[in-house]
Formats: sequence, structure tokens, C-alpha cells
Amino acid sequence: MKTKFRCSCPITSTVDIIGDKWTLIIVKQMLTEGRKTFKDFIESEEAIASNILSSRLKMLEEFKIITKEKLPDNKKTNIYTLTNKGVDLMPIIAELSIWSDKHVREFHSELYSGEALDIVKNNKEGFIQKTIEDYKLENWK
Amino acid sequence: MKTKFRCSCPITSTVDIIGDKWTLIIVKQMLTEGRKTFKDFIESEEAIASNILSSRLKMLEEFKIITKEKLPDNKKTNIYTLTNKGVDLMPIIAELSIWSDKHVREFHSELYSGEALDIVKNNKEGFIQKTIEDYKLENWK
DNA sequence: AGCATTACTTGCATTACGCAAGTAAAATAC
DNA sequence: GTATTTTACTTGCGTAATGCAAGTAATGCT
Repeated sequence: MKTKFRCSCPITSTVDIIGDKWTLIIVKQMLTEGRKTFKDFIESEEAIASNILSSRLKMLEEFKIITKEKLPDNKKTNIYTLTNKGVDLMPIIAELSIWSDKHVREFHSELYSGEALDIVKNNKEGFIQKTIEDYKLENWK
Repeated sequence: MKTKFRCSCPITSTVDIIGDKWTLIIVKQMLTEGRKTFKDFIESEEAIASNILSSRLKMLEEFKIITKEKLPDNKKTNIYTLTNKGVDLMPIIAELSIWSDKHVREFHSELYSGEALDIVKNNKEGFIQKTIEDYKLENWK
């Protein structure tokens, strides 16, 4: 997986990295669903295939968006953790959810409506900061 | 091109629509580069292939993100215009540029640094609103 | 010791993307 | 008014990304 940048446009270059069907979904699952192991991701609602997951985790590590480590008392389970670069994707994820709530519902009536959506709509910046803070407290011990 | 939604998560559903290599690039070109015809997009720096462009424009029309029309004095050139749903993608695009400026530069040293980036960093909300306003004034006559 | 779990890899089918060429209709040039 | 160019595509084909099912190796659990 060698990412080639199409040009020098910052927007296009970000899409070159995270512009696929799975990368942001994995980051979302880490930030908002507490997933951190291979198994966690495999068992998610979106049902990513294990080969795709494997290649994406590798790519995310290469770009320093996540780190991979083992806990001292378990030599089997890998723990994937978002770096600062990774949690900084939260504003993008928040905007995706806002756009969805406003414009996707029309085409997808079963879209989830929950408390988190109301919070992000009423206090976007606060929600982003709190999600990041909570993630760090829980995972950056 | 039939978009199937993977699940009821708002974030995942937005990625189901715009999560590919080209969709957001086309929207960016409309909002920030003034492109509006097939030719405009073909001639862009990113150099999209004409068959991909064609299929994306169709998809964007189906999702009501853009409209297609002809000017009264020209029966050949189609004008593509962002709808309200389309311009509402601007916050996502702004966040992509911010993340890029902060975290992509490390891997892509030729990344463009321009006035627009400074503006978006200093006054994100203002920049988003002004870009949308300017687009509407120019294209929604 | 034996079974289950975790984190993968491998093989193959399908869908997305990239490149080159071709086409039809309208606009422009002569 | 005929010829050339322009615009907006489509078609064909090769490569890359994704999806699905099965297999594997090492660790942890009983």
C-alpha cells in the first residue's frame, strides 16, 4: 500500500490518505465506540473483512495515525491506539455526522438518531473536545 | 452506481456516499476553484478520467448534491451547480484542509501553503461561511 | 493436553478506477 | 454552407481495491 499524492492541494492530499470506504470508519470506531483490538473491529456493525482491516491498520500505523502495542500481561492481543494525529480527525468525523443528519436521512430512513447527534448539533466544538478528552483519558494511560 | 448503506450509523452512511477518491474533490473544485463544466473538471490539476467524472456527476445528481442545466444561449455546455446540500459539504472540506496542514506536511513536503490556509486556521467558521456565500452569489443567480 | 481465541494470511470473485480511443452534437472558422 | 474544433460524453480493456470464505500459527484457557 503506497499512497501517491495526486497534487499539492491539501484537501486532495488528505483524501489521498483517508478517502476510502474504511479508514475513517475504523477511526470512528476507536474514538466513539471504544474499539481497540483486531477482534473489536471485526465484530463491529459495519463488518469489515479481516484482510482489509489488516491492510488498513498497517497503513494507519505507517502514517502515524495509530500505534500498535501489546499489554504486559498478554502476548497475543494487540492494542491499537490513536495518536494525536489520529484524534485530530474527530472534527472531520463530527462534520460527517452533521451532514448526515441534515441530508442523508432523505435517502436512508433508518439512520440512527441519538443523543450524541443532538449534542454535536448544539455544541459541536464542545462535543469534539470532550470526545477527544475522554478518549485520551481512557487510552493514553 | 447503486449506493448501499452498510448500517444505520450517520458517519458511516456519509462515507458510503462521499467516501471515495473523487467525490469530494469535485465538490472542492466547484466551491473553491469555480469549476462548473465537464471541461473545467477534466482540465483540473487532479486530472480525473472522463468516465469516472461522468459517473460521479450522475451520482451527485441522484443524491441532489448538484444540479445540471444548460444556459439559454448554449445548447451544448452543461453547467453543474451545487445545491444547498452540496455547499453544506464545505465544513468537511475545511476540516480536511486543516488536518492536512497540521499532519500531512510530514509526508508530503510540496503541500501548497497559501493565504486561504491561514484564513481557515484563524477564522474557520468565517471562512466556511464566506466561501458558501461567495459561491451562491456567483452561481445561484 | 486439548480446545478456544486472537490476529492474522491466502485465494479467488467482484467492483472501482485509470488510460486510450471513439462518437455525436453543437459551436466556431473559413 | 462546409470544415474544423469543442464539449460532453461512451466504450473497451487492464490494473487496483474490496468482499468472501477458508486456513494458519501462536497464545490463553480449562
